[in-house]
Amino acid sequence: MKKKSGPPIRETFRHGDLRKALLEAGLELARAAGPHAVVLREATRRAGVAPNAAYRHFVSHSDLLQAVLAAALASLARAIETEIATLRRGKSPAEVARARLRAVGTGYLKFALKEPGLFRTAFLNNDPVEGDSDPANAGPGGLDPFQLLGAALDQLVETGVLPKERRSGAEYLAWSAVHGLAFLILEGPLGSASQREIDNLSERVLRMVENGL
Amino acid sequence: MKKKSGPPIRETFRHGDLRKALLEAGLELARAAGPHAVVLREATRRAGVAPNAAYRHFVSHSDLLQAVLAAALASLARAIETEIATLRRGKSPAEVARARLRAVGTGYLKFALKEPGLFRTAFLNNDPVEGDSDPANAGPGGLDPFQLLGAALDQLVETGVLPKERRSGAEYLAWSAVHGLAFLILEGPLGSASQREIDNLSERVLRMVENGL
DNA sequence: TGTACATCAGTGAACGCGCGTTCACTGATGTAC
DNA sequence: TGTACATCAGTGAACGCGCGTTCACTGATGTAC
Repeated sequence: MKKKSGPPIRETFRHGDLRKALLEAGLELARAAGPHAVVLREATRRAGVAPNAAYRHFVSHSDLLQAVLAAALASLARAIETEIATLRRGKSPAEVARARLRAVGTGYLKFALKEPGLFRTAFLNNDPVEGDSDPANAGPGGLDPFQLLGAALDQLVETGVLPKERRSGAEYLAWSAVHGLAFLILEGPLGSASQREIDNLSERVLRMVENGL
Repeated sequence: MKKKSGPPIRETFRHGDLRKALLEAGLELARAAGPHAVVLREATRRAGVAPNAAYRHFVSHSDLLQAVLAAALASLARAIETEIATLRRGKSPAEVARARLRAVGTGYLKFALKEPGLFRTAFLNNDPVEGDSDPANAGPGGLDPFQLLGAALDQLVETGVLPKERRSGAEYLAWSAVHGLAFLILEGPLGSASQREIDNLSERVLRMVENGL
């Protein structure tokens, strides 16, 4: 795979890992300007390759886009896992469970604010998330964002914080509130809100979820 | 403006009201397939006119799109007003105020489900909604959707249901939850949910807002 | 009431653009002997 | 260890497409006299 020869523009005739390079270029494009910016020709340009070379690795433009989307979802899952990992231990199980649900929400919101392009890309999908659990959408822990939320809710039930009969569909209540806030900030009227205002509203939305579930 | 002459393709050389025709064609396109489908050339085609004729009435494609967006927002405002208008009277002022907030949410969700293309178009905007109050965004009552929500919340404060100190920013909490649910249904994992499930979740989201505010 | 004229809404043709995709190809690579 | 060869990742050129936009124009209209 390596060559000792020197400075010709590319080390080998073959690219090495063009699929990965195209995927990463696609992710950069999505990161910078959202899903509509994921342009096949631009990805090949960034990879230093002819446009049609992409067809050795992706069936079509939309195939590339789906791969970028899955990577964006996995990236969101990673952000949530990171937030969960910062939690301190030692409290009561119920408190731990509460804190965990909160961390899922916080991680979600932080990711939306920090990576708006990827965030938008992750939710291009019209597919049901319910049972599919494509590992490409998962973070290092093996769960996708939806499953991370579900696990946090399960823990709330186990520790007696959330009555069993309210568990069903609770994902969607929590997700609605948090996603809605992310939307209002990214695309809506809260676009020009200050960080303080955003923090304040995030706090209140998370509290609303806790109280309202 | 009228001619008595018969069957030549167009009655007059001039169109009559091309601006309106283009706007309505744009709305149809948005209704059918969302904001990205609002294509200037297609709008002129539907109006039976050469592509460049549009430039007598709109500065550019994005000027047309903005006009469509404003009309979509006004349409949403109208849907909310309609929902408010169905409310019965005779209850206590506090109950009326509660019912009104609920009607804002219900109208919002109904519109999102019934007119997904227009709904998506209405929220293309990155502009702050805060103080602008463009009358083009308003319904027949003269209020845009954001103002309708604000008025409902004000009434909750006046009737003593919502403590004054929680009024500030309450728009965003309510809006987050309801918009998030609309999103999950339109673009997310709830796309394949049944009407019953949707009604059930809508009910629970609205209750979460009431309890959580 | 009739005529001359300025206006300006819509025409017809063309532009450059970047896109996704297809075609026949080439030549570095890894493998079989 | 050396040579012949099949593979297949990437090349170079080209396609058709629909888009937004610009240009010089034309002729129905409403207005001034």
